[in-house]
Parts: sequence; structure tokens; C-alpha cells
Amino acid sequence: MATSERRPRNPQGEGARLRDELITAAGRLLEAGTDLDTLSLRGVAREAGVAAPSVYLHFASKDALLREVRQAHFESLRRAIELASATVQDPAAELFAGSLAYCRYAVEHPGSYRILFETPHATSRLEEFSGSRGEAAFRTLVDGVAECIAAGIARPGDPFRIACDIWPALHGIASLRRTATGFPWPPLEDQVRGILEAFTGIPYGTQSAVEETTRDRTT
Amino acid sequence: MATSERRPRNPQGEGARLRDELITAAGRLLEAGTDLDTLSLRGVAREAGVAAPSVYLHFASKDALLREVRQAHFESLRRAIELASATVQDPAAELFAGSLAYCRYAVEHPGSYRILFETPHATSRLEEFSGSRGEAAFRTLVDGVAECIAAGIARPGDPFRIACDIWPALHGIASLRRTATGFPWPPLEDQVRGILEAFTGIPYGTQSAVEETTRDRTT
DNA sequence: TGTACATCAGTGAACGCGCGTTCACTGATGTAC
DNA sequence: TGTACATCAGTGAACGCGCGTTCACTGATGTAC
Repeated sequence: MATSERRPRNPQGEGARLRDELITAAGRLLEAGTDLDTLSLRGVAREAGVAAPSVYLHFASKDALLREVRQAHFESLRRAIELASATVQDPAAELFAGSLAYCRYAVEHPGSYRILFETPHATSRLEEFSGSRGEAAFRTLVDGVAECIAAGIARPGDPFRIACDIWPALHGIASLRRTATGFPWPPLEDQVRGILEAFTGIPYGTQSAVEETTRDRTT
Repeated sequence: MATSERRPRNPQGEGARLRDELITAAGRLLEAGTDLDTLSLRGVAREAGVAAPSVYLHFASKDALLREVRQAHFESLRRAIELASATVQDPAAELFAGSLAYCRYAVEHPGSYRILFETPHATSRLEEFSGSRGEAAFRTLVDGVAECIAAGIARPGDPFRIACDIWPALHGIASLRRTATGFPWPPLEDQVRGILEAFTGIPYGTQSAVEETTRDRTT
């Protein structure tokens, strides 16, 4: 939102700072609701308080800028999850903390999340999944599930396959909260717990678990 | 893709035909990968083989055109689900058929699905969920779950709350298949069955169900 | 210490383009008398 | 049957705008001698 204020020139030798400022400015625009497809190079430059051609001092093209913006936001999501997971010890709590952090990030930074998982981009269309930044992130989910199985807290099963169900479910509840705004969604925490419980069998104490024990009650 | 061919003028009294042709043309562009945000009035006119101002004979503005396009695609998704559900009798099979049809539609018509559930639009931001077209569609899912519970096939529970989990999960697996293209996704049918089983308890005979019975096998 | 020069961060003007929208029109087809 | 007119479906040219990108430049700061 820091539009229209004259930005002082960087001291010599630190021109690279503008690079970060541009990525940050793009992030601000995304948070403010601008779509990745409608995000313009000129708009980013304006937001950074800089002339449009200055962008070319650090990025070869608009696409190159957006690519770096995406990368920065991916890193930011990764950090949010890591931070949340680090606060707890046992594997079940860690799985929940990480999952919730993922959804919270998506809900709280919709523009950011959108460019990560809701926008197809030329690069990722070509690049293979294996070895990608995304694979590394997914692997921590797989590992989390595996730990819970190894600890005997979760139902036995293929951790990879289970993670293949959890990720989309988390993505779904976060993503639809943005699109279906009028929908009476259950609290996010409850829903995350319910998803993890449904796919891993870990008893997080959701309502459905309670109902399972009192199965014969009539609706 | 019917670009650049001279479209014959409609006979008098049937000018309204162009209206449908424009909506269809927009649909073709969406299928071809054009984004809703990048879809231009001029592009649609071009695809329909008509001059740009002709659009204004039937739509007040670009937004009005896109609104109608969205509505048409919603109707098309609804029909696809209805058609699939009608082929089977018992409630569990119907739930599966409808769910699979939903995902298939999303996967096979990504551009269409995208404008329905992955693009925020001014109208739906304002309009309440209750009474909307979306609510009617969601209700059929709730009803499907309720029938399964009533028939004693599904675990007892709140059908609405269960549908709140199923919808995002289905959305997730369909949506991420488009974004995470390189990911080694399990077959769509298996995944849909797994989701329904996890949230309703209906034994669709997925692998995880098998594993559940042979719980003591080591990983 | 003074000065010429190089480097560096960034700018202003201009380009060609496609966009949404407006406007006055064209020319075929139907209708009234 | 002939003709004047109305209706209807659609067009071509033009508008002002913001876009991505290129280009030659400016002016402050550092460095060599």
C-alpha cells in the first residue's frame, strides 16, 4: 500500500536491495487481492515506488519476476509450517500443527496461496515433480504420517498413499473457504482434526469419533 | 477453435442465437486453457466469428457475458452429475457415481471447473450461499449421505457436516491434479472411493479397507 | 589535495499492442398500403 | 403486384487506456593518478 511515495535510491553497491523490495511489493499486491494473472510489472514497480524500467535491472522479464515471487512465497509457507511443527513434540500433535499451519496460511494469505497451488504456470507444467521444491514439502507430510504409524498411533498403511489423501483434503477446505464465501464452514481446527482422523485413524477427539462410539444412537 | 471463418448472419427473428454462440465460444476458449481473467470480450467475439461490438447486442458488458458463461457451466456440471447418478440404484453406488462424475468433470473440463470453484467473482462474494444455485447442488450431496445413513450403510452422523468434508476432499483431488501436474496421483476412482469410505464408513473396498482388516501386517 | 573518469542505481519518453466500449453506419428481410 | 418504410443483425472505425519492453539519459558516488 506504500504507493506514490518517492523511494530513496539505494547506496552504491546495494542496488540488489531493490530486488527484494520488488518481490515484497508484489506480495503486498497479492495480499491485497490482485490476481497473479492481473498482476502487472508496472503495478509492481508502482507499488515499490520505482519506475517501470527499473524492474529490468534485476529481472529479465515479467515472467522472471513472477517466478521469483512464487518461490519467495513457497519459502514463506514452508517456514510457517516448520515454525508451527517445532512447537510440539509427539508425532500426532506435530502432524496436526503442521496441517493446521498449512490451512491457516492458505486462509490468511489467499493471494500467496493462490499463486502456489491454484495457478498453473509454465514452469511447473514442464518440471517434473520429483526433485522439486514441492516434493520436499510433501515428503515432510509423508514422514509425519509414517512416524505416527511407526509409533502405533495411526492405522497401518502406506504413508505416501495416505498423504495423497490428506494434502488434497487440506487444500480443499482452505481453497473452498475462499471461493464459497457464503458457505457455513465448520471451524477450521475441527475440520483439520476430522480429516487427519479420517485418513490416519489417529483419535483427535472429533465429533465424528464420539459418534462412532455411540453408533446406535438414532439421527 | 473455429476462428477466422466468416459466420453467416442469423435469419431475422433469431438474433438471439448469437447469444448462445458467444457463450459456447467462451466455453471453447476456457477449455483450450484460457484463463477467466485473461478471457477477453474481443477474444470471445473473434472465436465466435463476429465483430467485437456485436457482443453488446446481447450482453450489457464483459462482466455480464462472463456471468452468463459461468451460469451455463454450472448447469453443465449439474447435468453431468445427474446423468451419472441416474445410472445406478442403491444409495451408496449413487453417492459414488455422483462424486466421481464431479471429479471427472473437474479433470476433463479444467477451464470450466476453474471458473466455478477456483475464481472469486464479485457476484458470489456478495450473494449469500443459502438460496443460491450452489446450495442446491450441495444439498444433493447432503441428501446422498443422509440416504446412506438412513439405509444403515454409512456410519451415523450429521449428513451436512460429513458433506462439508467430502466436498472439499473431492475438490482437492480434482483441483490439485491440475496444478501439481507432475505428481504421481493414484487413480481417480480409487481416490474417490477412499474419500467416501473415510468420511462415511461405507465399505467401498479400497486398499486401506483391506489393510484395516489385516492390521497386524508390518509395513 | 585535486581532478578526470568509471561505475552504479535508476529515470523519462517512446514503441506497438490488445483491450472494453461507443458511435454512426449497412444492408438484408419483413410489413403496410 | 409494387413500393415505401420499419425492423433487425451485425459492422468498421475510432476513443482512451494500461500494458511489457527498449532506449538513451542522468546524476550521485567511488577510484586512479
